[in-house]
Amino acid sequence: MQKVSNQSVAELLREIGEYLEMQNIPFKPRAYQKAALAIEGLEEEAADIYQRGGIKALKEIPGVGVSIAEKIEEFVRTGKVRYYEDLKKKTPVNLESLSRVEGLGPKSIKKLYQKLGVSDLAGLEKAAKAGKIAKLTGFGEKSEEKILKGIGFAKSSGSRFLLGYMMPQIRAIEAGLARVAGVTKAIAAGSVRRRKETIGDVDILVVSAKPKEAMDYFVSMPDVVSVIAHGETKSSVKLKSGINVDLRVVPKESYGAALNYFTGSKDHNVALRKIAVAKGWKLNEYGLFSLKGSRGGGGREKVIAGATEEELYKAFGMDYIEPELRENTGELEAARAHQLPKLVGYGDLLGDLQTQTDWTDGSDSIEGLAKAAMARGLRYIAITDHTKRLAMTHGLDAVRILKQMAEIDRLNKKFAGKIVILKGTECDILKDGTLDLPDSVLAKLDVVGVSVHSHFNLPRAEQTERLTRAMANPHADILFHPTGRIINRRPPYDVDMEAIIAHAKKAGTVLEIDALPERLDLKDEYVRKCVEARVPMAIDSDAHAAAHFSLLEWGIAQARRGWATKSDIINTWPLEKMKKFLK
DNA sequence: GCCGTTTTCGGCCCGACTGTTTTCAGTCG
Repeated sequence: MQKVSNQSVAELLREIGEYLEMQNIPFKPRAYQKAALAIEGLEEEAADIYQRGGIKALKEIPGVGVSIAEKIEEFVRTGKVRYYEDLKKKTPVNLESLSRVEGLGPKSIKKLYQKLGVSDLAGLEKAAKAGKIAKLTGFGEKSEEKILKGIGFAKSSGSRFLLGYMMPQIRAIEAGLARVAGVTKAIAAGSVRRRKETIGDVDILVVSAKPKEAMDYFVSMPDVVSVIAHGETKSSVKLKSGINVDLRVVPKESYGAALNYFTGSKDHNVALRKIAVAKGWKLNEYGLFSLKGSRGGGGREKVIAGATEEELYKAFGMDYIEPELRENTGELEAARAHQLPKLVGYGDLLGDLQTQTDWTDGSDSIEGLAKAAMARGLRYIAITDHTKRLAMTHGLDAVRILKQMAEIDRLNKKFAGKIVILKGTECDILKDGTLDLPDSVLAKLDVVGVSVHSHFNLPRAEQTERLTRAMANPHADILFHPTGRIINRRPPYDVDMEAIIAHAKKAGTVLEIDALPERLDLKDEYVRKCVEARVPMAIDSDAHAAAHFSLLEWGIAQARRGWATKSDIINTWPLEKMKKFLK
């Protein structure tokens, strides 16, 4: 039995949903999409849940009922789902790649297949370049142009994986290796350790007294689909998810140097090596060496450091540099001057200021979210459901949000002393920069988040003006996912972020770091600009289910990559201080 | 296909925008 990852289960359900949409079947597509979203956010592997408790346990997942649970069962047991295969036979196309093209939905994909035989990106590009698409009824010059543009974007961004969603698999590999006899250390280095938002591959280092056993375990892991290399110190495999993973066994005395070398970034390493050379030293993956006396092949190299990263940086007269900072953007100089920031820690959040419940498009109740937040050690959360403009989510209008506020009052009494639930909103910013709820309602809320979900294509000046107008609302506390990008799927809307940051400072509006792995919005470079401009930020999970609080980790990682400290992040502050700061 | 303060059947998925049309289909959030 091959173990299936949550990502592959989610992808399967999502594709089933899209196939059903091709056939104009109502409601079901949405049910499959919701289930896919829930599976993606799980901490535990769905395959493990099934092994542990069968269909019954799978049904506990919100959005998963008998029918979907049975399909997951079939997928886990056989690696295939009959229902899906039958759907795919009718329209045998590469849905995953085609639907990454912006503006292409299931209906268009079906039409392009039936009329032009398009089944993948290459075929789509050929048809578009030949001008065949524009001639189809329902399409035209502009759609063809848009498709070509979309192909370009899908191509340029499709090959990297989202860290937050890959990490459970990576950690499972680390844990598996750590259990192999002789292994004393197992850690993923590279962009994974630097917590980049996307990763191209995974580099894992192992210290072991029995390297062969670690290698043998590694190449026979259940997710491995092909073994690219299988040697004594290095092996390389491709996993079912499509990602390549390398494993290197390094000697104990070189562990620090190897970890440093394979963590990178390349720019950081090059700069560090240059400093070493200037001192008459040599730095490589085996250690930091003094070359004095060895010139001309005479004397021996003397080891200066190598077993730990701490001693390595210390040898350079530097403070330890956190992996998230290693991009050669000033961290080496700061480390030497002992002026590195004390980064916000992975356990520092006291609250979460963006969560959605089953009042709109979330899958858990307010109470369910509050309990999950408590279990995570959070002291406060804001409930920020969508507003009516986002009709698809059944967004709240003034009447329903007042009802919700009463419900929150009731729950706050129930949970007194344990957690505080703040009344909030993710209020839509309309085209002209006004908000989707009246000021009289906004005034009653503790946390007013505002965000853009429409008109992504406004010209830069107009979009910037729209956002600044929204932020200037006397009740607007936080600008949620400020640039609107979806990694690998949609570029940010065209907006002058320098101006937005400057305006945030002036208007006293907080900018959000949305922790969803596909958003991570603000990105690191803007986080750093906020830190420099002293514009406070909030790290929010954007949770749509109780399990999503675990995603906060990726928002914290992003903040750290942007050099943020606790004082930069308002939801590391105690509740009273945080509330006082909001408008 | 899921779910339950409208509760085991029947409601949910609405509205704006775009590009194609001249009244509408498809996409997106």
